[in-house]
Amino acid sequence: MELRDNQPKWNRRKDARPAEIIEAALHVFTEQGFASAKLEEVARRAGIAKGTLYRYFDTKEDLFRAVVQHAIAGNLQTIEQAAQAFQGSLRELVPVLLTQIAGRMSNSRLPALARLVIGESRVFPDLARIWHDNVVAHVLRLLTSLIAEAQARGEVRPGDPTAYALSIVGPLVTGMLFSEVFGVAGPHAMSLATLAVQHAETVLRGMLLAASESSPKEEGNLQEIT
Amino acid sequence: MELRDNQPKWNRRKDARPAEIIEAALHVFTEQGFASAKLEEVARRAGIAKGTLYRYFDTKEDLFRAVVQHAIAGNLQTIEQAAQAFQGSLRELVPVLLTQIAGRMSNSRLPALARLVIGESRVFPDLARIWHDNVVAHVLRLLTSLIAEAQARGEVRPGDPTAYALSIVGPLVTGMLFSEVFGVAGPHAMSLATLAVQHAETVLRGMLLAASESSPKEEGNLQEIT
DNA sequence: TATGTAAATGACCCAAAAGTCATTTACATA
DNA sequence: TATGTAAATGACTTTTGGGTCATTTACATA
Repeated sequence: MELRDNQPKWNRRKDARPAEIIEAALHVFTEQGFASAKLEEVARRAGIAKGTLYRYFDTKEDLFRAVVQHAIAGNLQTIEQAAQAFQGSLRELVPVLLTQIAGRMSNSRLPALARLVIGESRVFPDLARIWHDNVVAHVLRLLTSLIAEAQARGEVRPGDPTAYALSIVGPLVTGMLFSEVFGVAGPHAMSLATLAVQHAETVLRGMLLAASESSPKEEGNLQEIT
Repeated sequence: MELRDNQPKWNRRKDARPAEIIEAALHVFTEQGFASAKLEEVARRAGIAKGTLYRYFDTKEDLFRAVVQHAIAGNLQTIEQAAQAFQGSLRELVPVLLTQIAGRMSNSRLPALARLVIGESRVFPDLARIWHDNVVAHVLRLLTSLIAEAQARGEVRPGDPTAYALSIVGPLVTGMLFSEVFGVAGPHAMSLATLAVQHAETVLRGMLLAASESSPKEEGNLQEIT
């Protein structure tokens, strides 16, 4: 009955494991939530036995934290890069920013992660805080200071810069959440790209002082990010 | 040792129980999430024994569904009432609408419920659907048709009415979620009322065709709702 | 090729909490 | 006041899945 080759039943892959486990756990956690996720399934997805998990993560909680922090770190540098590229007036900045956000939302697991963090934020307030400090506050601070500068230059009407920042990104955040929670099958399955373009126009017209009144000729400059 | 009066150890309250249980469960579920919530604690809060729960709800899941549906039904009639009162142009409507929403968000358990539904929407997609159909789609459909009518009257610029609707409510929804998830202690602890007033101005200026250019004299017209 | 070590396994243990049910007790009715 | 019934109880059972550990086995080293 023993038709086995002398292939090993398993391999020693000490340093490849953590990343693979985190990847598998990201899938399972985003799909089922923290409590419903079974470590048995995480292990299966990672191609290892359950016991092996515990060589790399002490508890289910530890694994969860690692998953969220890893995912945030991944998006963090993207934000940094985008921050560098920020040049020019709000007039040209906002459409590009929103379109990029829309593109990123569509093909990344960031919305799923957001839903996960929101859902677990009562049980893991520290993760909500990390998410806030590294992603939300980061972006908001950047936007807010850009707006304040533009106000100083006389480009933007008086008003609270933070509120303006929410006026800019709020609709996209909401649209992302809706499509994540209610699915694309919902009656309001509106393309985030369309929303981004139209809202950029709308909010800019509302914020800017009547000086730059150039309507955008081209409207298909969203960049897909893999 | 038996110093007891002849007070009954418990009362028969067949029809008062369900509402009390649902109320207690709403607290526990919104505070801990579905999985972490203990029926023992729900029972304690409701002033009954755990076994009694099962005379009114077959499973924990059933109780959870009842909680969400009950809460939605409560908000539903509020929405209906508001829909009736909708008169006049968008110019006067939007500030009132946003201010009312801001007020309602601040002193109701709706944000907590929203977080709960979002968090459990993977495990209970049917509840997400109910929430969507009765709350989100309802409000969005109402707003969208108002916008379309205003466009037909030549008040609002051309564009997708649904996208405009998201431009209007998105920032407040986002602000609500942020304060719910990250707490008021966050560095962006912006008053929803302030956001409502400023964003109403901004988004209206962006949407309306240059005809109604009346800047608001008074700016303190937010109504607190108890 | 022999051998030490540590990566990997999976059967097992056990705590926690959902769910059950025989018993108790309020109270409506006669 | 006696009595039937069903509301309420809480000790008990069951299930589930996180966490453990003695054992197996890959593989680096000599």
